Amino acid sequence: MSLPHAILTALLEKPSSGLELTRRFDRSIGYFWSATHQQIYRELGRLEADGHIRALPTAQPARGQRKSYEVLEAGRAELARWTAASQDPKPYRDALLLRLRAAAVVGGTGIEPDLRRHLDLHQRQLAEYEAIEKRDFPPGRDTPQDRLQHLVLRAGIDLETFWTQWLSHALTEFTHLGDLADFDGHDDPDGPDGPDGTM
Amino acid sequence: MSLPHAILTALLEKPSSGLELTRRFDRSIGYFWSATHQQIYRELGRLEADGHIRALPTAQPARGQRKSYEVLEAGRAELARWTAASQDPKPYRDALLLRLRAAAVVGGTGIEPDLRRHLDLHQRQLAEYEAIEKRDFPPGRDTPQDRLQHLVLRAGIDLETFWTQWLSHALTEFTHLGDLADFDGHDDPDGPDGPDGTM
DNA sequence: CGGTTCATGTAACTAGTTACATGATTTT
DNA sequence: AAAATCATGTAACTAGTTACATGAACCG
Repeated sequence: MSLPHAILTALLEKPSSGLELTRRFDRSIGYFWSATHQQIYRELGRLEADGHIRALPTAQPARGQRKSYEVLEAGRAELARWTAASQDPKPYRDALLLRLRAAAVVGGTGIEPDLRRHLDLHQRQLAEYEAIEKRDFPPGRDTPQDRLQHLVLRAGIDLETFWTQWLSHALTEFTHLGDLADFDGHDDPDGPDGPDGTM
Repeated sequence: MSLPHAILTALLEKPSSGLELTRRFDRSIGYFWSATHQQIYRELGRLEADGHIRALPTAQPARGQRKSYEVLEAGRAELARWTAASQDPKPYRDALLLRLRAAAVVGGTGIEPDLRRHLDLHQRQLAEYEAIEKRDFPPGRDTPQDRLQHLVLRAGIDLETFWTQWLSHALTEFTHLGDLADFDGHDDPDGPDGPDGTM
């Protein structure tokens, strides 16, 4: 149940309408908790029904009219509770690693273009994060809020750095593999009871 | 749609029953595509209906009787197709980073114990991966299959390394923050229109 | 023979995704 | 005034999670 809390955080930082939230999710919060506008509108409805947020009274609510929300005290309390509560990390899922493992079994040169594409995407994301760091976190400012937000951004930067490095390494491995003959994974020299191991 | 392909990969490596698959997901494939036994049984049913796998004829199918599956040619073809097909990375979601950002807004010392707990979990996972590397990938063996599987394992190791380092860094930040007075995020000295920035 | 574990499954629910609908505003 | 785009929303679907059910085997 993280989406409502992501929205509460965003609204505390700045009261917004559904569309503004959607845009902010695209370029800020969404970097580590993405959401589509459909999810956001649905969740705004629930948060309002629960008394965690309310529409700012200034704008009248009509279809096609923008409606801004602010967080109520109950919403802030709920967010603080959730932030401090212990949570297990959710099970990890990564399709690209899975595909690579599948490639080891059915033969793998086909992924190479997609590895290249992913490398490019991660490089762009890394560049974006670094630009944000340069712009929003100059050496001077040093409030606790700044420190925490910077910490989060550092996680993003380090993660993207990891992926670009790993993907580069994977691609060089692939060019080496290209040299080796008989790489289609079909004729298993070990037979069906080969070294399955654990990983 | 990755789960069926994760199962096909596992079954190609070694034909298994539902429970065996569940166990293997717990300690191998599940490291990067986790699944519960309920998901696995449901998916085995679908894969069989689609003609991608079949139950080994040896064991009779009765409730409480173990039933092993093997991959049919159609299943292998589907897996090869999926492996080579281009796929967009799925939107990233990380509750811990979100909570840290929330902590910057509502006040944050409450997360610290959970950061410690996560650090411990990641350290254990890292140790497990390193043990697997030592056991399954000694310097000698060097088939393309080995290379690919090792590459996947390296991703796991490097990811866990990143998390342990980042969490350690985050925790030292927190002890520094403890020194600073008035860290509850409630009294925003910038007012509601402070430096929202982009991140 | 009564309780625990093994093995397979069902049912209900929750979160996220995809496709589409509709009124308001702005542009040509 | 027609077309495009803005802003909010609905509906249907898919994947993943949680809770529970049931027969078989095994253990004291």
